[in-house]
Amino acid sequence: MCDDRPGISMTDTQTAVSCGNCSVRRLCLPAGLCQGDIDKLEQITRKKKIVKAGEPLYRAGDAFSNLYAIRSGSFKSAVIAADGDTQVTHFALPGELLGLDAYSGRCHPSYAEALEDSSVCVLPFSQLEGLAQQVPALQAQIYSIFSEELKQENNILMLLGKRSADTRLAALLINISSRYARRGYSASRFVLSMPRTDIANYLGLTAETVSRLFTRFQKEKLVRASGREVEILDLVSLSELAGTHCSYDGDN
Amino acid sequence: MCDDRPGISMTDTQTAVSCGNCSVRRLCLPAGLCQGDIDKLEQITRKKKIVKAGEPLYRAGDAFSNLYAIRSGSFKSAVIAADGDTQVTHFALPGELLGLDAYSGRCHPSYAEALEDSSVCVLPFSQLEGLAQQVPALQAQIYSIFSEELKQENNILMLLGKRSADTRLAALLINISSRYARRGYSASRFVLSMPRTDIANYLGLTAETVSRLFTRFQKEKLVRASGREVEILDLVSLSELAGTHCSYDGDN
DNA sequence: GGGGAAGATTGATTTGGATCAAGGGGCGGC
DNA sequence: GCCGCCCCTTGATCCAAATCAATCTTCCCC
Repeated sequence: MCDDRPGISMTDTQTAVSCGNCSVRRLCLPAGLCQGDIDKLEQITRKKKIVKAGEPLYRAGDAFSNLYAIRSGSFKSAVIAADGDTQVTHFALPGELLGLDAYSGRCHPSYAEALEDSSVCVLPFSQLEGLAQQVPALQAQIYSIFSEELKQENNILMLLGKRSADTRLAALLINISSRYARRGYSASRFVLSMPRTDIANYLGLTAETVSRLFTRFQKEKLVRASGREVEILDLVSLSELAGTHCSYDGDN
Repeated sequence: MCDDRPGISMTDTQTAVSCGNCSVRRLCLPAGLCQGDIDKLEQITRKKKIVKAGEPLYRAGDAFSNLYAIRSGSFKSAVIAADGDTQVTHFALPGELLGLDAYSGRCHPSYAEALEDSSVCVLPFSQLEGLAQQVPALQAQIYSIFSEELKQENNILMLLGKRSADTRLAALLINISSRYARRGYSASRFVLSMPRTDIANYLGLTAETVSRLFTRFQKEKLVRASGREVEILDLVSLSELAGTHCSYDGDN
């Protein structure tokens, strides 16, 4: 029952203290590693950090020393322009890594903020780098995560550059749905952990437009939405609208 | 004199056959490597490839086995949606790497096409991977390139999500100008190797809008443009318009 | 449990850039 | 050297989403 509510932490801080029994190990760095390698990885991922809803994990300009693997909760990351304007670039779920864009330049070019009470593993990058040098499978996994991230970004560019407002929102809903599904949650019912303004910002729209789209999608019986709770009623039509076959959703 | 025309190949196929004396080594994989390591890198980058203007370097769906380092010329890369719609995601100049988004999935999710007659180094990724395992500095350089790429993409997201048409074009001009400057060419006069339609597609606009903006920028004495030749007349105002202080241009 | 603030919805109006349409110019191929 | 195609430019009109404005709702804090 509680498993149907992905907006709520799926593991508390007491459980899953090691990679070996972490509930998101299939989606995180350990994916594809043998037990022996996972044990080594575990040596450097001992430190955990709790971040309360609305608090920053890191800020733009902070020195880069760690990557962060999300254990529970969710985050948004965003870049800030010289004029203070902000663009949400990413919503991150358990098993995903934050801070990859900070390696070159040794300082975080974006910030990350918890959307709900969350917990992360702290990965000191210098140690991770050293370990990857000895463990080719980990190396490959790091490349894979970087590469996957680039692929995703390209699909978001398509969304922002070419797609209408309704297609953008449909694509986001399908994307989040499939990411929750991968984590063992319901693909059809979930709680969006971010406010409408963040969704709008991410999609290059305004909160008003997003709100109107939710209303319209409900009239068209595509979804049922009550505040941040969402139920997808017609996955086929919504996917069609999103143009999801090889685009945004990808193989998530 | 010829140096002022970066749209034209800066090295022909006969010269610069090794990383050690390649004119873009400061911008490419060898950056930060000692001579011994560059020699090792050279062993696996022997193969060159010529790509004529308009021809593909690789297509979406092609199996991934190589990265490509641009020696001369330029490329666009783009993703194609299920409905055939295309989004240009990147313009690539000498010293830059193509194909990074193909590692995960082992197949190219985007395609790359030469904008002018171009030449690339073929980097078999399995060999590069093996070498990086032995050479930490190369490893670091690969991370750095991935990370830099992610950072750039975030800035383009800001452009497409939040910026007006004139700001987008100004940002692109400033960005290309600074990239040419890094390569030793004039920052104020250059030849755009891509047609207006590609610029428009990349910026999430139409060719008509881009054309009108060039006209307006000329009236406002920001640039002088004749077809694909561009001269930046007022870098300060253009940068202001682009909002370039920590955003798109970054530290390029 | 009540007050307040932030977030969400809905409506009216405006507008930036798309779309539709019609030339004009440069360059590669023959 | 000329033809034809592609690319670019310019103009007129339209429309999707922004903006402006006014509630309504939720839930957090006291």
